[in-house]
Amino acid sequence: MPDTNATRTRILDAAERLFARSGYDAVSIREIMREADTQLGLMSYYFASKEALLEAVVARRSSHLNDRRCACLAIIAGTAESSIEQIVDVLLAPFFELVSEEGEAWKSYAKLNAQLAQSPRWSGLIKENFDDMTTLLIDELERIVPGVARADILRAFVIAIGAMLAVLATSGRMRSLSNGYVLDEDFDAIRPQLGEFMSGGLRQALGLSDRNAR
Amino acid sequence: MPDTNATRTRILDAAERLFARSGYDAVSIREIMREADTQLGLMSYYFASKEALLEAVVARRSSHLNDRRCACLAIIAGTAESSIEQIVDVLLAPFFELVSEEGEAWKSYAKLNAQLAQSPRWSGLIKENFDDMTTLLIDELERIVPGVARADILRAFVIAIGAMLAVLATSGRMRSLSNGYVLDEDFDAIRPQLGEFMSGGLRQALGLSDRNAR
DNA sequence: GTCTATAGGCTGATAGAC
DNA sequence: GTCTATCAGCCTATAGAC
Repeated sequence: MPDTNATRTRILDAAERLFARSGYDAVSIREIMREADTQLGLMSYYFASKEALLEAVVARRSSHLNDRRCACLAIIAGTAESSIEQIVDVLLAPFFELVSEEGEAWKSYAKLNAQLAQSPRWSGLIKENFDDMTTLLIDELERIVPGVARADILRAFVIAIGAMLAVLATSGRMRSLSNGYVLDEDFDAIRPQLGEFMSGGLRQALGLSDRNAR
Repeated sequence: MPDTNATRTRILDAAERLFARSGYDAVSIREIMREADTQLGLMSYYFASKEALLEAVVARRSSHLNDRRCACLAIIAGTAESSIEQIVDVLLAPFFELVSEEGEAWKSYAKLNAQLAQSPRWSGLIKENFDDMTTLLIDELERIVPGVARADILRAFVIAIGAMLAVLATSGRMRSLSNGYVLDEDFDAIRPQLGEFMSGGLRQALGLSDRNAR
């Protein structure tokens, strides 16, 4: 039973929301505590520092997401039915389910991770929380695409993750380019295209020109 | 003859380098002026504010890059030889040429843009500098992929740009996942995979399953 | 666990000498 | 154009009352 403490949870929620919206450096502890409706000093009581607060925000949800993804992977891993589409879906399905179930919080969490994953400054934090899961997926991809160099598989998969994170970042670029008609936050419309894009991109980057190739 | 003033240019170079490395908010004007080997007060003399300095950094190179991309697009636009691969190459070729010609500065510039393009906070700045060029590319893509809804083309293309920007961000994720063997900065190795990924992703996201389809 | 007060330092921006 | 000095405000983090 994590986070039985209501104040601590409110601080984590507020930090997640504000870090996602404006970025780690642009948000002050004061703003976070105001959003959490608490006193400034309580940040140090629950978390040692602003950076430790960020780490707690990321860690809070990563294990749950990784558990769901591992469960998805376990169904296909090592079987003859495994495919590029299904490996992509191990990344996408659990996340989009959580967005439908619990809504805005997971959107903020994803948006924050998209920012952190882009900068070498936080690569240690991202590594700790996601590299185990990602390595399992790359292993499975390597299994079903024999004969392709590990380095090429790794590069292609990191590009695929980058495409996913670019969507989760909801930058406003779609809105801008469409004069307001296409919304970056409309995950229901974007998700199928993202899945197709990641699968098609991986297949071609790995030199599997036939759509029906595993 | 832009930037005949040496000090102004040094400030722009320093800001570009530091903003790219650490992010806009994490860099102080003092650090930039120290890196530029000048005095603090000169920032206000040449640029009105820190934000205006950022805008100047982006604008300095965007017109040159857009000119090169427009020249590439002009060769194929409206012709029967136009293809998804070539449209992707309009994005990639000019940039990677500039990296080979002038090296680190364009890498920093790209890394900075990758950060700015991810946040709604800077969507106005990105729009001003890149939306005209991007719209031309989407128009050409729409021409060679008839029957696909504009909104779907736009979404797919923004995802493709996201994949490109994720590479240009050089997050360190490849290095981390490979225990140091695959380097995010090794553009020579990544570029062909990125091109294949973007083309294959676009083709599948747009529902063109046949590789030889235009 | 909660709240107030404050330390010590850095921030963006400006005024004015040269 | 360059440089120094400085303002007013905000920052993270902590100490200590309750």
